[in-house]
Amino acid sequence: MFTKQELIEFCDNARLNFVDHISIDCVIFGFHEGQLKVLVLKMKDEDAWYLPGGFVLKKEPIDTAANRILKDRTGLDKIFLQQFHVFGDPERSRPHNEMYRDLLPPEENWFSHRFLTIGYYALVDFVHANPTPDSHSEVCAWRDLGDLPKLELDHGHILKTALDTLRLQLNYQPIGYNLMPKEFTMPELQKLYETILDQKLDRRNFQRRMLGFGILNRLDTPRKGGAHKAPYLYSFDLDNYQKALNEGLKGGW
Amino acid sequence: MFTKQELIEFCDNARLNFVDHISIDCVIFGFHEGQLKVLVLKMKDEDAWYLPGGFVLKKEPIDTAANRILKDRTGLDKIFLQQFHVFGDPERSRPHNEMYRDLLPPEENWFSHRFLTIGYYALVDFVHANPTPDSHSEVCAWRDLGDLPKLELDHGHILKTALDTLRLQLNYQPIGYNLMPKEFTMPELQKLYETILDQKLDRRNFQRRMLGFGILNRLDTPRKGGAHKAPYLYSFDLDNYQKALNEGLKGGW
DNA sequence: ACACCATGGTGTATTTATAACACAATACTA
DNA sequence: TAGTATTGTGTTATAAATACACCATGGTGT
Repeated sequence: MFTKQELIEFCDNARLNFVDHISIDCVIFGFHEGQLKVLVLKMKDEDAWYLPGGFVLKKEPIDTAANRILKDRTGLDKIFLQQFHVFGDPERSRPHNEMYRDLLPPEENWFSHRFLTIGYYALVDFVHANPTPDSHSEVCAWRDLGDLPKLELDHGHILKTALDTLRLQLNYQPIGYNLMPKEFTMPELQKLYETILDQKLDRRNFQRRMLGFGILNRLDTPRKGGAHKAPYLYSFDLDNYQKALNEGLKGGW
Repeated sequence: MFTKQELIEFCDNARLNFVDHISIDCVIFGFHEGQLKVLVLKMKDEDAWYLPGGFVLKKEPIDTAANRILKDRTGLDKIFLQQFHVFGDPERSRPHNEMYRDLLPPEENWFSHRFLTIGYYALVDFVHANPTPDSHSEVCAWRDLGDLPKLELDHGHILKTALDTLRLQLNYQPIGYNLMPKEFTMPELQKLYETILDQKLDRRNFQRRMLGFGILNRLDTPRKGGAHKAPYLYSFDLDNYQKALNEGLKGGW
């Protein structure tokens, strides 16, 4: 919560630097120990959880703004990041709009403005991400998809829409490059797909299909150390991966 | 072009009623005589063509705003209309931003503001649409996709993105209900698909596949009058069509 | 009246993709 | 050294997509 003085400073700063009425919210997916994770923030002194978000600088392209937010929250750059929907219900942020209504008149009160938010989703490398709270938050943390806190505003809806979009994209886009470590085994990659789709897949058919896309390189050295048979390691063939991103994986008609 | 007085009135009105920094542009597709058409507007006294667009009222959901714009330009309501992308480059509307810079200071000049535009695309019934110019325009007309005027700003890019999206959607969504007349023949429907995809399709495979979706009803009376063999008429089965819209047509995995 | 032709309806092999299932190889454990 | 969980590599059955051939109809030109 802001004091009046803090609120005034925040609003002055926001009015000066940001495009009014527009915000960005990011659904940042990571993958670790067989679990799909999402980055969420907890407000200071409140039991209120949010998706990472922010505003667009006056001369900043929106994709750049989304990247900036992603980098601020994770330290990561040059990541798969994709706009997926604009949420523009006038009531979507009513609790925020009314939050400080007694402290400042609506004109000067950034919070009382209507905001449309552009939803972006990102797929990032869990291990290299360094979750960092923003100035309003005291916690920035990964949470399992199945163990999410209730999210404020329409952020639950935004998350669900992102997940639906991700599942759809899976059908005609390669994913995984940003979610997996550089080298990984086929079963590990399969686990990612199973987790995103929330569905078991057949080992052998998965492998055949995946290799059929031609975006994987099998490495010479199998993974050692673990119990059981040593699995082969794979890495993504970046050229073909990029090509598949642009051209799609199969497509009907 | 506005006179100074007109500009002031326009800006006062806009500031009062619309959400600043947000616009909507619609790519309205129609289909007639085997041609995919797009609705475009020509500015008064200028050889400048645009997509139909507008702004969002302060308390209006964005989908409602898009529908309002669609209705104003075509008279049609309850139409397939879908948000597909936000265009948020700060330079995207520079020519507009600079247009009236000598008449009004930037603060008061709506045109000098940066606008992000939300792209919507619609599929409408060509025959029942009644193209109607807005107050800045003198022409509102259908143009063949292959015979488009050069569009101002980034509207060419918006159109292309809409078309790409439409082609992609074709793979997992039924289309045609809003683009075809109530009753149509299979070859006519095929022509629609061929036009959108810009690609010949096999008659027999198209028919099998289409019927396989279970969204068509074959009517009892074949079309008469034309030369050659009388083709059957079909109509969409609205229940199944709606279901297919919600659930998708096939989907991988 | 008749062959002709453009168009529409229907059917059938061929190929390809998806799905279902079985067995051998490995590396640790007991 | 047998047991077990895991990985690798098939093979077969089914369904879908593709390619192609033939007949039917209603007009045209002679």
